[in-house]
Amino acid sequence: MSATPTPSVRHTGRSCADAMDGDLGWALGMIFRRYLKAAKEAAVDVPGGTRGYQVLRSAAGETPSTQLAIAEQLGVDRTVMTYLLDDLEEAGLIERLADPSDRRVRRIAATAKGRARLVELGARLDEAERVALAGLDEGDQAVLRRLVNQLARVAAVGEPPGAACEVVAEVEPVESGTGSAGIPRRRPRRPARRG
Amino acid sequence: MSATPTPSVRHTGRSCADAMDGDLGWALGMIFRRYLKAAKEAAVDVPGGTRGYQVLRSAAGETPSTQLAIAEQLGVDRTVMTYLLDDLEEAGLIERLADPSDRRVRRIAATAKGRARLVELGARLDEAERVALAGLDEGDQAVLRRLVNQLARVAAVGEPPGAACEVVAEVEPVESGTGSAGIPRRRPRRPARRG
DNA sequence: TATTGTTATACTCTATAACTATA
DNA sequence: TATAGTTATAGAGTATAACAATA
Repeated sequence: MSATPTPSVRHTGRSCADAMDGDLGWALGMIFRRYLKAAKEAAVDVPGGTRGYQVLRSAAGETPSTQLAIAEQLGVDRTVMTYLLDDLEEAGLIERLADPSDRRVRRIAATAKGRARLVELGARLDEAERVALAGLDEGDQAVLRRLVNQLARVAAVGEPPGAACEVVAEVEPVESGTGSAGIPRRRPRRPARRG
Repeated sequence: MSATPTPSVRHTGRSCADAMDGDLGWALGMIFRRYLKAAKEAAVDVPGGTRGYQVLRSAAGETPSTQLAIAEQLGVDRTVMTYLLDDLEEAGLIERLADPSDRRVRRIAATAKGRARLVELGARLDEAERVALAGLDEGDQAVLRRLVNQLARVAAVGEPPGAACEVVAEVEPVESGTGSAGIPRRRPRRPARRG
C-alpha cells in the first residue's frame, strides 16, 4: 500500500461534465434527449408524437412504402407500426393501400389531411431542431447536420437483414365502401386501448 | 380536379432514406441506436449496462458527486439512480460515502474493483464508438466528436434547474462494520427484485 | 419549509410469441 | 415453407407520489 489512504478529496476546479468528456454515448444521449424534449412538445397533437411524424413523413413520399419497410427505416419493431398506423389512420392522416402485386402487404400513403398536417409539423419541428442545436455557431451547426445525416444514412443501409427499399410497380387506392377491390379489412376494431 | 388521380406511382430511383433526409431527430436516433446496440453488448456484464458504465465513470472522477448530481448529469430521474447504485454497490463497483457537511447526501465513489472494471469497459466501449462512427473518414469522425461533445456540454449546463456541480470539501470513507461514524444504513435490504 | 434519498406504483415504449392471410 | 401484418402479453425503462431523514 502507498501513502495515500484515498478518499478525502478536494475540488480541483473541473466542470462536472468533464467526467463524461469524450464519451460519445453520453454526448449523443444528451443531445438526443434535448431534441426529444423540444420535439415532443411540438408534436403533441399528432398520434405517436415524433414517431408518428416520421411515419407521416415517410408516407408523404412519392413511393408508398410497406409497413415493414417503414419500420426498418425508422428502427422500430413491425409490431409497433400496427399501433402507430392504427392511430394515424383513425386520425385520417394516412391510408393503408392494397398492393395488387402482393396482397399481403399494405402500402402507407399520407392523405391530403396528413400532408397538410405535415407542413405545420415541419415548421414546428424545425424550431425544435433549432433549439437542439443552440450553442453551436451556424457554421458548426451546418457541419454537424451534414455529418449526422451522412452517418445516419450509413446506419440505415447497414441495419436491416434485407434491403428495406424495393422498387414498387403500382398501387391501388382503396375505394372505401366498395367491398370488391378494397382492403379485406381483417381487423374489425381495436378492443379498447391497452392499459 | 386536375388530370392526376394520384396513387398509382412509379419508382423514381430514390433511396428510401431520402424520405427522412434532413430530419435531425431521425438521424440522431439512427446513430444513437446503432451506438447503443454495440455498447449494450460491450456492457452486458456491468449492472445497468451503458447507464451503469456512465455512473461508474462519474464515480471514478476525482470529486465524488452526489446521487442527485450524477442523475442530472446523466439525464435520468433521481429515483432510477437508487436502483442503479444498489446494483453497482452490490457488485462491489461503487461505494456510498457519507458527507459530514450534509448528512442527507451520499457521495458516490468507485471502488478499486470498479476502477479496474472501468478500464476493461472503456476499451470495449471505444470499440463500440468506432462501430458507431464507421462510415465517416477519420477527419469527419474527429469533427463530429468535437461538435457532439461541445453541444452536449451546452445541453448539460442548460438542463438542470440548479447547478448540478458544486464544490465539495471533504468526504468521509465508510468504515464498514463500525456503526459509529458510518452511514446510518436506512434501507435494510431490497425486497426481492420488482417484476 | 425545502431538499436528499428511498420506496412503491403506474405509465410508456419496445420486444416476444402465436396467429391469419398470403406467397 | 417463408413472409406481411395483426394481436396479446411480457418486459425494460422511466416517471409520479408519498415517505423518512436532514437542512
